[in-house]
Formats: sequence, structure tokens, C-alpha cells
Amino acid sequence: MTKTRRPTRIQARNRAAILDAALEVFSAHGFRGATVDQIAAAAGLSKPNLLYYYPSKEAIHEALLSRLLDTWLDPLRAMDPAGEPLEEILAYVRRKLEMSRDYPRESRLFANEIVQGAPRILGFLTSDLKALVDEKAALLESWMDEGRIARVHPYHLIFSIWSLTQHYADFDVQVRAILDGDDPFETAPAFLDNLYRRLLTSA
Amino acid sequence: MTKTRRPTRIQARNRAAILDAALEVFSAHGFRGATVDQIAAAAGLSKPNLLYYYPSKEAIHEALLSRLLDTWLDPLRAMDPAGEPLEEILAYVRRKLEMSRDYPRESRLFANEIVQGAPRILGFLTSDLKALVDEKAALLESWMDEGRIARVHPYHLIFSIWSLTQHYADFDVQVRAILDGDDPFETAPAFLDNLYRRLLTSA
DNA sequence: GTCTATAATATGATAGAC
DNA sequence: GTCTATCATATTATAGAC
Repeated sequence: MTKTRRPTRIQARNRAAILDAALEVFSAHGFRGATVDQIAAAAGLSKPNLLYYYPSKEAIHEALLSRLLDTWLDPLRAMDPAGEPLEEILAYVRRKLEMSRDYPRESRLFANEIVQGAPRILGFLTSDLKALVDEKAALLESWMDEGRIARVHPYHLIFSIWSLTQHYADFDVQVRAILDGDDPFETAPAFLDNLYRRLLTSA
Repeated sequence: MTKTRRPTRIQARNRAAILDAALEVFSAHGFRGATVDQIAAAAGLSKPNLLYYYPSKEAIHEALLSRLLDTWLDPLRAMDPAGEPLEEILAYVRRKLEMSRDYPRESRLFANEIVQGAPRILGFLTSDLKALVDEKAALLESWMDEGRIARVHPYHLIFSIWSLTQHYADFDVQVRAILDGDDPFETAPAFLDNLYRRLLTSA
């Protein structure tokens, strides 16, 4: 009994290692720029062994993306219609910024995909993402109608949050080249908090 | 005399066609994702003929990037110390947004490079770009010291302008997937103008 | 499950005719 | 200057031993 190894254990361990290695390589080089060799080496496996777990490079990439998209929308979903409007928005900004700090590779994986025209996730953009954004834009507009936040274009407001927060992950190398030693994540939260307070608080 | 073709003419024409085709292909697929075949086809040349003008794929990419970087900083350079602070900043935002609208491929070429760690232009970031940003950040701070605009982190202010404007070029496919038929460049200028007025006008 | 060896293809670059 | 044909290499994927 003790001698019979549970194959599921090894499989789970290897699959996790592969996905982590693939995230590292795909986010740094894009789909075409990444090679199966690099991913296998980063995962500590031989190339054929890696392809034993995932049948193709494409399959690894798909698995990664589908895992990412599954949680990518959670921060926006968490924006609560019952909460205090300005605080809900500021909390969303904070969450997105924390994701850029803690999961920059995921952000860059996504960015690589979008910049190149979203060939693999256009469906996600036009279905799940659009539906959620439409819902939350309507919520933002209702808050504006009630005079609880200043009136701005709700879709551009959401785009602004994405771009301002994801910039610190996607353009990390540029930000750090300019800030030299300073950690952008030390000072960005206060900047963004102030920005959205000023934008959304009626004068 | 009339029979002797000026080779410079043809060369200039073909070189221009190659760079335009390369911009199209590199910006859409990244350096590794682009193939010499694709570029040659887009330029209307055979692959060997293309390589007659540029010795390698790398050389084409370098020529493109160096041409881009040469003008990439112009809008920021144009921010005039002698001008009215808020208007100078708003004009910079407008210029950057117009560049995203009129030259999205250039923006995506740059974005592809940065997202993947800027392997080819790290030197530019830490020298030319950093020097200019340092200079303009000092200018912004002097305006804040004089009380002519609200006090915010000057570097994050510049990052915010980059991210908010370039987002409409780099993430164009996502923006349009969500806005459906609406043209983002119709409504973005007013949104950004309002945003920076509220941020920088003292309460 | 994991490996070595290798097949099959894609791609960057060159040779050489015209 | 431009082309067809081709080389050399990189890369995805598979075969088959262990």
C-alpha cells in the first residue's frame, strides 16, 4: 500500500510547475517568443516529459489563459452596489494596483495578448468582459444620477483604472528605469487615491 | 541620361515600403512573432530582395525602433516652461492622445518592446528618456512650488499621462470590444481634459 | 513517467542566375 | 535590383526504450 505512489500527486505537482514556468516564459517573451525548451527547462523537466502533460505549446498557453481569465474579473466583480460609491471605486483601484504588484506576470501575459490584437481571447473580451463592464458602468452611472459621485464617462473611468494600475506591471521596466531606486508601489497608491478622489468628488 | 535610373529613388521607395510593412507586422506580432516572409509580402517584395536592403530581420527592427525613438519624446519636449502650467499639461495630454489615434502601430511597437522587458531599448530608457523625464518632473515641481498647479507626485503624473493615453492605442482591441460601435477617440479627449483639470486645479 | 533520439516543419539567411 | 532555389538552424512534436 505505501509502495503504490499516487500518480495524481506527481501529476499535480508537475502540472503546477509547468504552468508556473510557462507563465514566466510566456509573459516575458509572448507566445511566439517562448519556446517549449525554455518552459521545460524552467519547470525542471525534459521537453518530451512536458509534452506528456500538455499535448502542445498551444495547450499550455490555453490552460494558462483560461486560469487567468477565470479570476481576472474578480476585483471588478467585487465592486458592491450596496457600498459607499467613492470608497467602492477607491477600493477597486487599490485591488487592481495590488494585483499589478503581486501578479505582474499575469498582467503582462494579458497585455501581450491584447497588444497583439487578442487573437486567442477576443471571445472573452466581447462576452464575459463586456457584460461585466456594461453592468458596472450602469452602476457607476446610477451613482452619478444620485449625485453621489461626479459625472464622468463611466466606460472611460473604468478604462482609466485599468490603464493606470496595469501600467505599473506591464511597463514596470520603464517605470523603474526612470524612478531609479525608488519603489513605484510605495508612492503610487497615494497618487491614485488622490487622483480619483479629486476626479469623483463634486467641487 | 533619361535612361539611367537614379537608384536612390527606387531604394528610398523600397526602404520606405519595407519599414511601413515591418511596422505593421512587428507591431502586430512582436519581434519573434513576425517573420521575414510576412514583412516581405506586406512590402510587395521577395524575401531575398528585402534582405538586399536590410541585412537581417534584426536590422529592420533596429531601423524601425531608432526612427521611432527619435520622435517619441517630442510631445514631452514641447512642454514649455514659459507657458501657462495647466494648459501646457493639458496640451501634452492632447498631443499624446492624438499620437495614439494617428500612430497606434508605433505605440504598439513600443509597448511590445517594454512589456517584454525592453531588451533592445533599455539603454534609451535609462539615458535619453530618464534625462528628459527628470527635467520635466523638475519643471512640474517648480510649478507646484509656485502654487500654479496642485501638488502631486510629478513622476506618477507623467506615468499617468503615458498610461492613460497609450492605453487607447495599445489596448485598442479591448476598448473597442467594450465600446461596441462607439469611437473611443470621440469621447476620450473630454474625459482626460476633465480628469487633469480636476487633479491639478487646487480646490 | 521519464528519457534519448529523431522526425517534420518553419524560418532566417545565402548562392547564383538574370 | 530582383528572382528561384536552397542551405542551415531552430523549434514543435513524436517514436520508442527503459
